[in-house]
Amino acid sequence: MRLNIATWNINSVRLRMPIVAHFLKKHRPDVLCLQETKCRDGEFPYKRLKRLGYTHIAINGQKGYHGVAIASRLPLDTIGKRNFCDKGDARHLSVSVQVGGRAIALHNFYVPAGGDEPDPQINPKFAHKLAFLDEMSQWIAAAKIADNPAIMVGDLNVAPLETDVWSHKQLLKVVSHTPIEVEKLGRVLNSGPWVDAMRHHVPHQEKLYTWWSYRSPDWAKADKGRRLDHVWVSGCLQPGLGGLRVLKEARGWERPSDHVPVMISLDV
DNA sequence: ATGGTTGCTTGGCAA
Repeated sequence: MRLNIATWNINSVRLRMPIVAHFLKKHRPDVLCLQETKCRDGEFPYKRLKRLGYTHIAINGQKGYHGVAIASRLPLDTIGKRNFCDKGDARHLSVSVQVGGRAIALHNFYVPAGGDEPDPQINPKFAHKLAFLDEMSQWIAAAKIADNPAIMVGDLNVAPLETDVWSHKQLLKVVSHTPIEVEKLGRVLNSGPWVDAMRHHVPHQEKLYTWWSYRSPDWAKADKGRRLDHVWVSGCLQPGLGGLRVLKEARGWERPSDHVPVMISLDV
């Protein structure tokens, strides 16, 4: 059985429901993980998603900020919503997906962006980001999450490789690509036998982006992107890794998110 | 060095 999973930072799910529907009709992933839904659970567009065939829905919403959700054509059971850093932010949601008589854990994350100043002493948002990444690695290791069939996706807000940004040198002091963040994300990757599924398909020498700023008048021409969105699978799922698609064209859709969908397929 | 855009809301903050 082949499982297709998509992850997309949607930057307001209500505003962007037309392009979410377009994406689902065209690509039909089995499961769609969303970040930055920016609405309360009661305001989430359940009905539209159910009509599109995504009848199994799990949400961790919040008014105006953050918010993660998982919409699926396959049965889901919610596992949890971890309250990272005791902040009460809706930044994590985990479910168990029933596929081919097997249960696979799926974790959906929205890591704090971290503000502009890459100094935790003077920027509390950056300190929060670093603490969040530390808690991720400690918790994932302690709970041995990657020792069982597991997938983690989301906007991790860190571009770890030199080829994950348009200019390694020019972004060394820009939040998302600073050495401390890259090191801490590396520790999360080492919190278990994880495989970076996107880089499993695309050589490290090759540029790969999932986000282009709104502040660029011609994002496609400038192409100053970053790979902020990630898909990792536990080692036991690696043999099943199939295709990868980063839907760059979605950045050019009407009223786009600044992130594009990332899709992977997996034989389970 | 700075400003550039967008969303949630209607005054700034967050990204």
